[in-house]
Amino acid sequence: MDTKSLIIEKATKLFQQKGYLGVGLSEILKSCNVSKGALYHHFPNGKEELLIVCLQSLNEAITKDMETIFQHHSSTLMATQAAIEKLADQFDEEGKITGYTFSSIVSEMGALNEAVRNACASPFTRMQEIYNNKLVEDGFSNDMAHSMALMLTAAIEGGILLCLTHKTSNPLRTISQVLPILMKES
Amino acid sequence: MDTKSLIIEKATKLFQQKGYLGVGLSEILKSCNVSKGALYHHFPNGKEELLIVCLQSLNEAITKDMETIFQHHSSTLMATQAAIEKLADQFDEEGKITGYTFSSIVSEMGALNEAVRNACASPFTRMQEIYNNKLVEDGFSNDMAHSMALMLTAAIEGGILLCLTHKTSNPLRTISQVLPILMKES
DNA sequence: GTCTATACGACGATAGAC
DNA sequence: GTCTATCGTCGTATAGAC
Repeated sequence: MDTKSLIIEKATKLFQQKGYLGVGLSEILKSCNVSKGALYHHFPNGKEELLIVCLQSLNEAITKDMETIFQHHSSTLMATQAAIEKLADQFDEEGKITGYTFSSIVSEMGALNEAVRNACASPFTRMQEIYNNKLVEDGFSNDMAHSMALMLTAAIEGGILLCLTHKTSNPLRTISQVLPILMKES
Repeated sequence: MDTKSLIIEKATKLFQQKGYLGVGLSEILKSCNVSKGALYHHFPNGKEELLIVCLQSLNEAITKDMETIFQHHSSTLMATQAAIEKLADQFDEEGKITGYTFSSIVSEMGALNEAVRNACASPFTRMQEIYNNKLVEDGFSNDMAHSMALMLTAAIEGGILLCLTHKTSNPLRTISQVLPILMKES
């Protein structure tokens, strides 16, 4: 793999785990065995440019993964539960969550700028679209699908936060169990 | 007001808005018109001790506020919707959310330590208890109440995240509209 | 109890050799 | 394209005067 891709890959995971401000360039570089010179060659605008590229890369990876999951399950409910289970399992095994989440970055946003905010917004929007389309397939009205897609996005992000806080995957698993109520035909 | 309380008050809001790492001691001090000497007199263990005290203070403030709201509304649904509306209104007026949330701090947690994690966990737990008790009053089973209390906590924290990302209070308001489905008698 | 001055390290970023 | 060496700034924390 080329140096640039390696930096993006390692930096993305570190940003997700520790947040933008929580990771120093030196830590990223060390994890790649690369020097500052190389990093600034590929990302002339430094750390912020790297972050934005990482968010875009994350955007594509998540979209791809979610689309695959949603193609292989017949309903939104089952697909969402599969996605949540994947997150919860990862948390149990690795003690961290790197899939489907930018929370650590977004929540620092008050200290960051507009370009970063936009880079965070787009993956959230795409996830919601995936939920939305599947919910319409399920037979929900457009309005209803829109509202529920947002609710799902919020609940999962919030659930991740609770998992991190309480150091257990239970919150995500409980949310998964509650979903049938939300998606029951009204 | 005494110096110590002033520091706690100002620091709490700054931590909520910009995250722990996003706020420097100098910024806190400047907003209080106080000097480093004073801060280290009241908080000998520095920034981390200050953060933990802020989290505890936030814990009490939020619990008090939520309990009041929940006493003045007849059902969990109405109380929760009132609480969400309060958050959304604040966001429209001030462009920031300082109530009921520690997300900015929690999400940096990968870069922080155990003492901080515990200080974050307790307010989440207390909020869930408030939901839980009211849901049992509403007639839900203990199991159901527990699950739904967690879902509410997660959805609201996630909703706040989405509001910050998209710079609009719509996500929280949409979640509020969806709640009746969740709380419908089954 | 509050102040100023300062120590010391980590940070992001740059310069120039190879 | 990658390296090392270095700069300037800002971070937290401390020392000592008042």
